[in-house]
Amino acid sequence: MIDVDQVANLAQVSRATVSRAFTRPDLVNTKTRERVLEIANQLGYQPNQLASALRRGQSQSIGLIISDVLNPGNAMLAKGVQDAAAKRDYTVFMFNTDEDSDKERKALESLRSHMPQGLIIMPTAGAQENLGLIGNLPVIELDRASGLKGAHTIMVDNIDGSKTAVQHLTSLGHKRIGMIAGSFDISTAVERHTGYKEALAEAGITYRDDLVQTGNHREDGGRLAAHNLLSRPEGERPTALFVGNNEMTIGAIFAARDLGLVIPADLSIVGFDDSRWAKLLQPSITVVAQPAYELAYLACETLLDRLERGRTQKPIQIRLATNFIQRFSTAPPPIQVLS
Amino acid sequence: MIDVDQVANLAQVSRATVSRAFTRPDLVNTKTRERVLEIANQLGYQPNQLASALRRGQSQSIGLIISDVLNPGNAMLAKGVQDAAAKRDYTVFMFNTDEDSDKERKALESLRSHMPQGLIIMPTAGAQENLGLIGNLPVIELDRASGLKGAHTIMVDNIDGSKTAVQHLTSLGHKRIGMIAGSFDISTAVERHTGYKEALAEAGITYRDDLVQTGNHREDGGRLAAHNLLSRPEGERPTALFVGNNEMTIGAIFAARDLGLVIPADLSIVGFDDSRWAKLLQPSITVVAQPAYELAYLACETLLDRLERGRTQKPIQIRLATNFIQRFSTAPPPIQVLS
DNA sequence: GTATACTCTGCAAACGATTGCAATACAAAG
DNA sequence: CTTTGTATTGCAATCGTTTGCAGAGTATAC
Repeated sequence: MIDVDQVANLAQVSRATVSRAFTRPDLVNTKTRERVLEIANQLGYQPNQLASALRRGQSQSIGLIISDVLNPGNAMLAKGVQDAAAKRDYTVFMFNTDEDSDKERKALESLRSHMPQGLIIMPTAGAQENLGLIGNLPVIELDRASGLKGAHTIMVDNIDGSKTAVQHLTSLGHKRIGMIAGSFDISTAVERHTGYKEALAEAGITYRDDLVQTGNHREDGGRLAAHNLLSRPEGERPTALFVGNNEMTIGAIFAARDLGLVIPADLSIVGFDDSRWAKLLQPSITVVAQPAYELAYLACETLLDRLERGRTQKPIQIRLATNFIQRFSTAPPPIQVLS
Repeated sequence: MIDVDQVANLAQVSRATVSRAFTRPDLVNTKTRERVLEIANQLGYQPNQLASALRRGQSQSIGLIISDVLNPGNAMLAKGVQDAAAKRDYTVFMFNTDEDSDKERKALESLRSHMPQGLIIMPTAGAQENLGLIGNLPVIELDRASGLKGAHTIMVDNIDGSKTAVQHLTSLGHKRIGMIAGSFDISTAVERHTGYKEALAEAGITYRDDLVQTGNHREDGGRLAAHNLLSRPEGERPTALFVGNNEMTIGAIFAARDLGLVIPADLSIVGFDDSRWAKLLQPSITVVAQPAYELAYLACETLLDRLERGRTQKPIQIRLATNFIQRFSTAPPPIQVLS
């Protein structure tokens, strides 16, 4: 690989001048600068980021830790961060935790040694501890909160989103509305559950613990939870289901099919997170959509601003609104034979 | 951040010894080594990858360039590569090209300055040129071939996969089988088209150019192409469609719905690439599934082996078999009223 | 002509690790 | 006692940049 000295020699200047031609162009005479850049270009010279980062203490890279790229919502987050980073010439180190705290810790260790300038993380349940590892690196928590005091967070308004979803169900006349929630050590799961409770309260429906199941955020968890709720006798079975994330919604749909329930005639379903299949299914699924790309893009921009313009005083805490999309998986509850 | 010298001081040894305790443990006395590691651990010392990489000329990282993480197939590739890399303590720099040669070039430039030790790439149409930029970095082409002579490639057997798919259709009795192919400057598109032609030939069906449309690999392209093929009069319209990738398959399904065609009664569809929604749709879609995760995992392992065990002589060229999954989107052609 | 300011450039010391070479200590062999 | 070998450690150069400081050159003001 070709280095500063080679350019310097050919351009008949010192390597300092070459370096400055790139990093502080205003400090070098126009003619010299042009000559240097011309030659650098001919030679295909590009400053070595490693050396540069080492010397300046800035690596021009950030870390991104998400749960699982295979989840389309997460993939969207990844894309948003990457696009925002690329636009400002930052590189992204991406890691997946699969919701496993251990993997998260390893990712953080691995990341640390690469000296990123900041971190965007979708924290696992164990993040409070793990985040201690990385010292005082600027961090933005994306999509959920680890619970660390003073953390910077960029999330959606989960409570409001859930509330809207459940209000939609109550306004259709549903009384027995089940919820499949995520694990309660994740902030979003708690918030979405709160929204659910609030909407019920507003509609004058008594909250029933037995209509809430927690799942593992994956398809199998959703399916199992839905089976539990839906296999009750007809008069006891929920007539609507609010599901806390996209993967579990798939599980719930499979469960409904297993039990021969027709959506939306026998069962209404609202999911959290929009996705490809939600639009494509027949009936298409009513969902609370999250502006995932915008969320991630914004998170990255915010982080980079903070890096470049200096630390902010107060913690940044942004909430973006969700978007309720009504499709065809919801309808009034089936007419009940009075018992 | 804490460095070698601090550890060295506390451990009463030179920094060389500390370094060796980590990198060449056999060269340092057991007692000293233990003391050093103990202290390093207490201090939370971790060698600075940047400095280490600069000195040794090995960054312990690789590049990954894919088309678009939002495509679940690509996300799977990303996961496979990342998992394999993580297992061997390599870090991955990931970039998306969105099939845009310019973005690919930028990604390569950006990557180059980070001195990765190798690259796994899903090449765009302009890759032949772009790859010139990165000198003689070990590269593995994933999923498709750029066409560079002597390149290392790890792909699926597209011809065979397509052939099986189309044979399935011919054996059901279809005679007018349309294909929505990808852009022919991408190797996979060409190969899948070849498989299609071969299967037709074997079945004694004359290949007709007008039954083949090329799309842009995205949903809208697939929809448009399918519209063109399906809006012909009934006796002229293909009774089956073979679609070259997952996104375009979605488009084709929408087009069929637009035109009021019932799958599989009026139209059989086989797609390339399995996906969430293919399983979930009713009817579920018959597909040629690719072992994307395995493909990517293997690519990464192969690359790392090559890095560690030295360059190989011959180009590596691996083909993995596809997996034909018959579901419910295919059936015999509708009975035609003779004209 | 001298003082002052300003522009441009180069020297050389960092950044934090790794590693060839040499030095030391000690044991074994002659 | 000398020689040879082995195990362990330290010195100092090195990777490719960046940057504080100082020097050289030129212009402007007095």
